[in-house]
Amino acid sequence: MKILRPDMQAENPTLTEKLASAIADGILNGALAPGSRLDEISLAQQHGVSRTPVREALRQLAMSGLIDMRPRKGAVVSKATPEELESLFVAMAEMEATCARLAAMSMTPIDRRRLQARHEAMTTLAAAGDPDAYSDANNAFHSAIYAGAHNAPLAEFTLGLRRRLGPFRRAQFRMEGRLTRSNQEHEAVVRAILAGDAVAAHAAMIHHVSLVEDAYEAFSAINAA
Amino acid sequence: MKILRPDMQAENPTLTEKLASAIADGILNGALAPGSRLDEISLAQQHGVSRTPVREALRQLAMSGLIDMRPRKGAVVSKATPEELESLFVAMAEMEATCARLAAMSMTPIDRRRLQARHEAMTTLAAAGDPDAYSDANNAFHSAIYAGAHNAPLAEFTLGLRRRLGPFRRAQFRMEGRLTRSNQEHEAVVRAILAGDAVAAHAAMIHHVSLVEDAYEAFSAINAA
DNA sequence: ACAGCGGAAATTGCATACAATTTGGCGCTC
DNA sequence: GAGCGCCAAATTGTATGCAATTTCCGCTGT
Repeated sequence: MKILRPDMQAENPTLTEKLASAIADGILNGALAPGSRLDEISLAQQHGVSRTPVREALRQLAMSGLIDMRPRKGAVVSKATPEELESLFVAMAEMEATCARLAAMSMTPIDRRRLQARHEAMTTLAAAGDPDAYSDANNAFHSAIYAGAHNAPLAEFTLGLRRRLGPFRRAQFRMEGRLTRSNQEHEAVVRAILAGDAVAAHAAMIHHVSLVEDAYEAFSAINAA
Repeated sequence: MKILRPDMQAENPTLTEKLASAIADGILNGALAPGSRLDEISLAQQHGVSRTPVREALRQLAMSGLIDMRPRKGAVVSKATPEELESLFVAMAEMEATCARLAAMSMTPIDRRRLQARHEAMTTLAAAGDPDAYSDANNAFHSAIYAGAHNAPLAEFTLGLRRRLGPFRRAQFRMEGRLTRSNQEHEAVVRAILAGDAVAAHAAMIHHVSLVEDAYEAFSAINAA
């Protein structure tokens, strides 16, 4: 998974960047739980390097929001309070909607055709009821919309939000009926984008992503019980 | 000016963070022109420190988008191509509009009252025709709207975009008539937010910020001639 | 004159060493 | 027994040194 700004993980990655990717992966995988302390020496020993590249990697991750650093207090995996999580979900909904809005206005005919093809493939997956395959296709679907906005800063930020929320969304498609429900919502989004209807695309996407949040809340409530 | 993520520039700044602020200031002031090479040794000597904190500061700034780093090739001040600049202006318009939308929905009565007071004060400044005072008040006005969205991630990102575009917007209020024009647009934004009309707030803000871009283009065209 | 080609200088990447600050525990006092 | 201060260990912050890569300059050959 792409973790860093595109221009920073070229084909010739430095130790710092490989470390940043590795640590980010650990966080997104759940191997490093939110709140975990990120000890520089331990990380350095684990990866067989010195503290210098570890520190630089941590600094990058801190700016991306994945970890929190406080001077002389060390770094910890960002632990979102329920309020912060709520903010992140709202932010993501707004950003997804904004991207959908721009996509409706600026997608090329080819972009639109591809989006439609992607959506149709997902309809099949939803009917087959394969959560993992659907989840992967879902990521690609949303990424296609970010790209269709033709605006690098917005796409990058939105993708970052999606990544940060990944750990909290992982299991949503295992909820009963969520798959076909999600697919129906996508239908509305795709229709609006293909029609070039910016307002409808915005509204449909906000609706869709807000329901993702609801699904998360319902899911975590069940798991807590 | 606040440059870093809030939790990273505590009251006990490390050298790295002071450097990041200093370098960022230099860029935003224009002391470091876009495209300038940021030599680690020179920066270290200038600030009387070693290369280590310089490198860490550069990494932070790279993630913020203010500079570009390529492995083993060093860092340069981000030079936005005209296309990238256009993307940034569009992104900023969308983000400002999104914040305005959320502000219309979630500002408290106190927030609204303060926003109105700010706007009325700016009307006076516009009438007086003081570009510098108006520019400062304008920053505060927009920041108040970000804050009113009550969403830290969005507010932070929007502020970041505003900062990155600062160098290109600095002189806009010296354009003939831009001051009162800006104030009129603010009027529409404020009215929509106070009325809690999310759609109108979004539209009014997009309109306002898009005109800022137009003003910049007109201004730079004049200066190029 | 110009393209291609060493090779030295400059610059970045990483490791190690040291300084400064925080943290945890120990004994002491009340 | 609870709270407070103090010292030691752990951890972060910064400096310095060395290795690796890039850059730039002069050279050669056609």
